[in-house]
Amino acid sequence: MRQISPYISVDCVLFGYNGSELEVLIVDRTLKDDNSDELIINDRTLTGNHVYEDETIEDAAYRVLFDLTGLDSVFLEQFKTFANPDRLKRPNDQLWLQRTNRNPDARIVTVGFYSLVATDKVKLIWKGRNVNWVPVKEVGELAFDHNEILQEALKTLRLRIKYEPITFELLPEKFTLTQLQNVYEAIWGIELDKRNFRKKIARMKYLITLDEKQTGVAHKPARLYVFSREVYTKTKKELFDFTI
Amino acid sequence: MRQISPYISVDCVLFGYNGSELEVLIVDRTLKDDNSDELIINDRTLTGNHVYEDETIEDAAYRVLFDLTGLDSVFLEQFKTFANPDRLKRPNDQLWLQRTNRNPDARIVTVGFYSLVATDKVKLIWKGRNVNWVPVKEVGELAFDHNEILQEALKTLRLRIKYEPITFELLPEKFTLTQLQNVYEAIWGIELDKRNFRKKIARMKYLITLDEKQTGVAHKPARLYVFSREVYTKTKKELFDFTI
DNA sequence: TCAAAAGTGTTTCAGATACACCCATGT
DNA sequence: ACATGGGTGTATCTGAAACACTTTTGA
Repeated sequence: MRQISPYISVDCVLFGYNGSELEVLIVDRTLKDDNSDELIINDRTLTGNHVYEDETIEDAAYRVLFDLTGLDSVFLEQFKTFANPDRLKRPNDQLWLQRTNRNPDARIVTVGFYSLVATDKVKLIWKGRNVNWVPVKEVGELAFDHNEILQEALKTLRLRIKYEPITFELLPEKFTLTQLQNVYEAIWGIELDKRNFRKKIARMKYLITLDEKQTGVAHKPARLYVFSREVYTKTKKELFDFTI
Repeated sequence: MRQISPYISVDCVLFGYNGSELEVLIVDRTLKDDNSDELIINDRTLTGNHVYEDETIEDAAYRVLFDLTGLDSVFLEQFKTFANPDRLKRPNDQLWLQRTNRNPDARIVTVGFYSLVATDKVKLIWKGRNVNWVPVKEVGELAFDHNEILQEALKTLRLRIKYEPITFELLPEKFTLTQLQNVYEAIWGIELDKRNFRKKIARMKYLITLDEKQTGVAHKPARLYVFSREVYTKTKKELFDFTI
């Protein structure tokens, strides 16, 4: 029996893209009163879990994602660690810890990871809990310190896509340039000029044009593209270009 | 008596700048054999410490730095967490943990912070251990996983100075443009063109030109500048400019 | 034939790059 | 007087921004 670390957890901010908005995976947290069957907790959290004593935190995060999505090669990156001694001290959180057989007084350090998947790749099941994609803009109050974790993940994502071609992770394997542009727009919450966007994209050698086109759309079908990690790895500059 | 968390530590990568090279603070780790007085451990580490149970990790990192430097308002930023189950399992590290009354089998998660100070501001004392500034290029093998921690800190620093005016933290309050340029060069390990550097700097409103000049130098004395955090905060763009 | 998104080129402006000489000071 | 680093301007190129029309498909 693998030993669980009572002090270390990971939380995964799983971002998805549904074709128009940036979404995040949110799970419902409900608890019924033993006698009355009344809901005494009914709120929402990100996904996370404790880490096994002999497991790296990266593996733990992959495990959470695999349990959740069945996917085993998603993009995953650590972004920040949350360890405030009060982070689990709100009444509902204390109650939840008690009822799930954990020590509510323990100080749990959680390492935040964020992940990117195409929303439609994911079938949602997680430990019998109700799991939903929620547009980032519509996420209300979350349990624990999960609103803070989400905001930090978003901040990291917004910065990271400036340097690294990871936006593809939010799209199907074959995608159109408009879809790609929409991903940037959804993450940054701004609009980009189509022609300028395409000029910039044209410089990225790792975006491979396919001989295929969209089908079944009621307008001129768009060309499809794929991301070539191989070309990217070969051509990427040493870390980034140095200009102050 | 404050309770120490046996599972959470912070490690601080304290960067300094000596006028020509980027340096990092390194402490000697020595252990004598009880009988023979022979050194059985004689290697080097970064600075770090355990966290108190009621203390935030940021406060713990500030505490480490304060103990080390007497400075209480240094730049400090969390950059990554290291939690590999094997990270403290090398023989010297196991021995060290035993001799310093810690459980060598415990899994210790360490949160990495990096800090920036002007080297000459710091008087070096730390728990009776020998502390030295070492040029980053000349740091040899370190104990624990500290080489990895240092490399990650450096990577973060190299990226961060592209977005945020934190290079000033490595200089005296009043500095010359050449010193500032040298800081960028030292961190990135490249050379920059003097005239182009100054043109770029001229656009940064938060760099205030003083009416003072260098004294005691055997050449045309340079003008002195200060960084104005106030102007920076007022004029900085929302997070960063959005271009893909 | 209409609605919808795809796809495309030019002009203007800002910033990046490359490059060489005179100036003020201490010794 | 000389050695040392300070300080400055211009020309060229590359990328960013602004902007409108034709094309292809399904309904």
